Amino acid sequence: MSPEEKALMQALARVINVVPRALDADLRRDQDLPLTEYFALAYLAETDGHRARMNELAARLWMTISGATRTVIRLEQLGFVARERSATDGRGADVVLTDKGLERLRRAWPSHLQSARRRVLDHLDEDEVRILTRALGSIGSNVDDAEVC
Amino acid sequence: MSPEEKALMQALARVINVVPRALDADLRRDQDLPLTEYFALAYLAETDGHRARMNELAARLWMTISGATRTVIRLEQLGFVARERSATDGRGADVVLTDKGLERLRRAWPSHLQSARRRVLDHLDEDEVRILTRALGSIGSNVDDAEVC
DNA sequence: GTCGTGTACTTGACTGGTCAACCATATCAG
DNA sequence: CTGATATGGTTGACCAGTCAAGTACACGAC
Repeated sequence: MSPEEKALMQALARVINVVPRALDADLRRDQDLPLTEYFALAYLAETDGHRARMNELAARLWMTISGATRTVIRLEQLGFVARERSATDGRGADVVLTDKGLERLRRAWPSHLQSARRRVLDHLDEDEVRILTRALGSIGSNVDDAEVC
Repeated sequence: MSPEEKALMQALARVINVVPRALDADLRRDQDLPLTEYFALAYLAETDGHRARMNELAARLWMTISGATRTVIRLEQLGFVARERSATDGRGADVVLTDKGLERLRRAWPSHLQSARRRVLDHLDEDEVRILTRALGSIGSNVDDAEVC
């Protein structure tokens, strides 16, 4: 492995370790909300009817279905989501964002946005954003799907 | 947040979730060695005298000292490292790579190298490596140190 | 010297996830 | 229709880490 490649792997390792912790720590400190739960709420808020199946949610969170179950249980206990039996498939469950959950997300959103700027986006110019997106996208895509999840 | 920025954050999130799992899964499958333990051995192999203090090792693994303690205990049970009381500071412990540990690392190394190529480096050309290294480096550096660790 | 404070590490309790076994329902072959 | 198999989700057992309290030693003030 060339020195350049080694430097890249180290920089990548640092980002992989440091960025998610920083984003999570920011959000917990400012909003008392773990990043995983924030992402779950954020995903539901984007969907039609503010509702999703467990497997979609799990995929979106890069988690196993059982991990998603645990997360949803926590959110349910907080009153931020409700679970309903799927109307179209009796085995499945729909997770539905409650008003309280939406409210919670609205309150947390500016804080996460600021955190993302400070921790990531502010360090990059426009060209870098473009190139990084492409490069990270191609790394991410050739790894994913059935092999990892 | 602009669409470009949002796309970047998503690409980054994917890489952050997917790359370390893929590298870990590869190494466990091929070598039956968790990535964390591999990194610990690899770091020790680079040091003078194949020896480091717990706090150095913890920092290198982006872990708390207590996390490092657990890792070292596992490696010790496998016979890959030994712990000695530090000669210069009676509170501290030196972690020393054993011959068996070095051997284990040598056997695992080609496998990890191949995995890193396949999962990351192969997807990037020379320019991208350069730009990514710089960009990830600046993201990583402005986040680190005392605030997260 | 010894006392107080600081530092290096370990340990018990906990957290947030995984994996594998399981239950309930769906779907398909006959 | 019925039985066999596949799928969606939950659950118990576990795992790899964190955090906070504790232990042992170091070091500076006196």
